[in-house]
Amino acid sequence: MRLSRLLSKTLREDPSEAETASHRLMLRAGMLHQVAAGVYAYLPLALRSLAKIERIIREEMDAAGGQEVRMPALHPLDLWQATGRDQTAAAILFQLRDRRGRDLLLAPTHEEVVTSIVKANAASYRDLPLLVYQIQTKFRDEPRPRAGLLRGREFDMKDAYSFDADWDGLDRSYQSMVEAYSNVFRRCGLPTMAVEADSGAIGGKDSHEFIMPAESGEDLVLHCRASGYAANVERAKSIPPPAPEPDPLPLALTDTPGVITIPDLARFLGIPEAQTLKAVFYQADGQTVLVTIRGDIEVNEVKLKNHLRANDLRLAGPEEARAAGLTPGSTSPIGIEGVRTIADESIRQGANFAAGANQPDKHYVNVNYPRDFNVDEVADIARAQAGHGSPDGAGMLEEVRGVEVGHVFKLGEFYADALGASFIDADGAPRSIVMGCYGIGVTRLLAAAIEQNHDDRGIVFPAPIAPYHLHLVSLNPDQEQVREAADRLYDDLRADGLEVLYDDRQESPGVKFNDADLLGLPVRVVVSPRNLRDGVVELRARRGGEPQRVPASEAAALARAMLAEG
RNA sequence: CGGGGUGUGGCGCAGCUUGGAAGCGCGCCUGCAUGGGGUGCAGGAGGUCGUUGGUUCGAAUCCAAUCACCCCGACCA
Repeated sequence: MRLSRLLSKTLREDPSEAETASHRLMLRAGMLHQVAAGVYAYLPLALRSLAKIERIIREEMDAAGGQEVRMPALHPLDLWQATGRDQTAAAILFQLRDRRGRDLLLAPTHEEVVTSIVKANAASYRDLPLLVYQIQTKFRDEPRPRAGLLRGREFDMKDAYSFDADWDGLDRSYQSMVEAYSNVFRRCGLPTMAVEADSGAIGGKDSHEFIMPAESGEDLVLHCRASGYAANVERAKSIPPPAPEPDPLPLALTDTPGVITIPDLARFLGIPEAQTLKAVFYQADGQTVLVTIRGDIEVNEVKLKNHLRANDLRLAGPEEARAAGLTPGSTSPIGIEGVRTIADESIRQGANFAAGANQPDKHYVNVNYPRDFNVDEVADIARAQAGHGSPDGAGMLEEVRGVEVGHVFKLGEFYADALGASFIDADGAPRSIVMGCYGIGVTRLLAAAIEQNHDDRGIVFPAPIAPYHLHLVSLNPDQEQVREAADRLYDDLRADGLEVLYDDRQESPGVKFNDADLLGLPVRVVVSPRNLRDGVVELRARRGGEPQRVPASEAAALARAMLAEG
């Protein structure tokens, strides 16, 4: 492609609406055109990268036995009513109505449709297992689209669905997809980590996310180098540092004027925060819940929500707490009745804690569980954090930020049951199909790749997903011998099967070099009067390193060697 | 949904407080020079100032409503 003919132009200045690196660079490089909030046109350079990502995905899905289909984006609402997701997913559904008044939606995902397809085609255990996938546009009315392609309202996803006769089969399908995903990300040149993930309300038993480390990522992962344990913070277990364990002393009430926060309390009493207990109140589906946890640990609201099996969980306000008979600033479960009480497992260890006295300006000291109070339930509801021990005891946890580029789940029988997708087993009895689902955010992956691979000059594409292999630059193209040599090299490189973006514009060297750095193709090839005089062309890797000067006839071979290095 | 911010040529912005002929930089077009890291000089084209309504002799500027976009939070299979 000749740059002089390319649809898009580069921008010298950062667009004001973009803050995230990938968003900013994709706009500057002319890969994207924003049409509405979270809605983008993919311009030629972006589309070429996406096509390469999709190709790798297809090859790995096919290798894993997948069969590609294409399902509609437009769904009748009643299909979603069958699973109740018209309600549970209502917040993100784009809904519309046709001319006859029939309710439709733009699909955010395809479990219902794919299950109905399999229901119509798989009647016997002989038809299973099946792995069906598609690459298709999804629509989600996100509360807040952001960061360009990282969180859009219309985006491309590869979604795959496995259908097995039993849970052992699902385990095999799931494992096969985990391996396929690892292959996809490795082949794209994009290191990711598979981490344990929260599986959500209907998620079944196992779930993993594939996280690409990047500063701008929305996800937080707890990772142990020693054991390899890795989990999303929503799910991560941990061993907090132990609290002091002195001999138990008698419970005592003490004045703590003006002391409300845990840091204040610890300072006032001269004890570590790990020797305090804090109380947090939540509204769970309208019910007030009192949560007790060690003072130096935060509540993990996802764990709490799962434990409570609550649909809606939020912090209760001071008024709601008082209405339930609690004393904000000095609450504890000691002597509390009539409120559901949950405690984190951290209260089991340690002794002589300080805790609220349920009256203003007073706290208890030397609180010991279960001697001095009891709770309805004790569960793991702690937020793991850096510095905690790995749950396998192998070492310390670190926190890693990243972008979720893939997610796999064992769904189980939920959709099959809701939609009546059963099969006849070898004994002639009807059984529910056991299902898994597996997603890769294709457009998000492109953005994440740029988040992970850029410098202050621009994008640094991994070779496998770069829009073109080579960025051919001619300097002083108004000199006939330069133009002719560059044209010839352009033809020769392409004839050799290389993908070349040819900057044939009448621009100054600085402009051309800066654009080459911005676009970030893996190898830059320079044809200039100076090089011609020496009978060479110059190749340089975008990732860095010294330029290499070789005769034009050797350029293709050298380029291939450089591309192979990434 | 709560909080904050921004809408002025293709892009980035000033002008608005205190109403009185729409500006700057980049990009774009023409010409000349230049030619290894956003080159220089000269000339030129391009704007319903988001929209609607109001105040006023007069509105980019003041008032109201509304729409859009961005950021933080909530939310997020």
